[in-house]
Amino acid sequence: MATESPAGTAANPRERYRVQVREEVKRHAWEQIAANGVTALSLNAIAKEMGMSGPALYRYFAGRDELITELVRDAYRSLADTVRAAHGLGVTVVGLASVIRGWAIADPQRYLLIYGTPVPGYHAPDDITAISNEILAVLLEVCGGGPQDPETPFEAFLQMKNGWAGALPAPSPAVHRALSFWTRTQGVLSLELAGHFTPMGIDVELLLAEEVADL
Amino acid sequence: MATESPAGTAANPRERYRVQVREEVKRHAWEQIAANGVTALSLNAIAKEMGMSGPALYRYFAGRDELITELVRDAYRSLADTVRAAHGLGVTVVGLASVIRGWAIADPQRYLLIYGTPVPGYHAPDDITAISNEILAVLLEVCGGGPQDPETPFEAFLQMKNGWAGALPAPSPAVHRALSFWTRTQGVLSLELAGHFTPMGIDVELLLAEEVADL
DNA sequence: AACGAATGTGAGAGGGTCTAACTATGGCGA
DNA sequence: TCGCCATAGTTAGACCCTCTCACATTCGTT
Repeated sequence: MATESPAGTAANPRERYRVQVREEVKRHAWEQIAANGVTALSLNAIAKEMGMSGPALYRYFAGRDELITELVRDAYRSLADTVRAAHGLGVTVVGLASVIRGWAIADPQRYLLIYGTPVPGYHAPDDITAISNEILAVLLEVCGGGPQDPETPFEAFLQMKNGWAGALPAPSPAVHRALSFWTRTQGVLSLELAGHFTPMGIDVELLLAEEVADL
Repeated sequence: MATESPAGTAANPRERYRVQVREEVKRHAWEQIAANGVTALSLNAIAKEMGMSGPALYRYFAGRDELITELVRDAYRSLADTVRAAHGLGVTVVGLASVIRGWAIADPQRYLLIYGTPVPGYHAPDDITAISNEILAVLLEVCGGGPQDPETPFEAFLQMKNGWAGALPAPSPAVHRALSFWTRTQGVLSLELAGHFTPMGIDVELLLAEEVADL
């Protein structure tokens, strides 16, 4: 534990090797997760796959939890980038929902690592919640426009608590639409990825599209 | 492994003791799950809490997975009963959503055991999917009434695949409403229970009510 | 060339699942 | 009432896991 490089890439060949190994560890970790879920993630197994013996990995990650936190961070980062890119291309709400679904389906366990069952005590570090807010901000932009004043009890509630901690800086109807977009997308995806639609053979893309179309 | 009692309670005092122990194991299991999530569930720890040593529990459950399956079954059963009871009291969609939310909040990990992150390979036994369908059936009744003919592309899709395996026996608009109800409720709840709303301090009850109000 | 930090090692503590062989207990039929 | 034997419980142990510690090695830097 020494010269943590300040920001970008490091000059130190030591440090360079370090990030390379960390990256390879994460690759193996994602493979394990994709195959068998987070619970099956094993530092030991990764070490053996990489040809080193057990405790060596603890030079690179303080423990299993830190590795997982890192993976969560990367997953959020990936989703935020995906969402932002789609927004940059001027996509509609329906299009955005489809993009998010595509991202989720590409690696269900990656999605579930973020939005699946959380460990009761766990609190994500601040920089991760920041990425989450970044995603919400894009949603707010996509759902922007429309009326300024609250039109439903929930929007009145949002208006009322405006200025409080955690309040989103946007007109309450837009916030409402963004939240609805988010919850509806999550609802469809979490059920689809958990396989609850499989026996009914539903066209999930179509269902999702209609769920968010009128937002 | 002998006289599996045919249906109801058993006369065998042996068998009676057996179900009593199984029940106590499950109580401890739920406590552990509520406290630390499924991953922390440990047969060993339960055995020690019950004053017996490790492998004794394997007389009662073939393994950790069978215990979990049993817990999943009980959770589904509990939710199905709750939903059916609410329906029996003639509740509206908004009321039903509230009841489901109450059930989920009462024990978040119980909800997440059903609708949270699934293990990739896992397939629930048939009797469990049957309970799931039971819940869906109540939803279909609550969402019944209204038009008979499809009014959207998704409803046309549902109509088209009517008669196929897994098709719900109801007019497509009702099926659509039931599915929307289900996905929207899931969306709000999965985000709430994962703590994604906490930093914003949202009135989730109100949000959920408005999400399902127009179904 | 040699110092010293970073890296990798094996041993081992402590936890988990689960199997196998052995002992003790208590319900049931004779 | 007595004894059989299925059932319940035990310990030992194989094999995972996470993670710590003391030690050996490597390699960039001075």
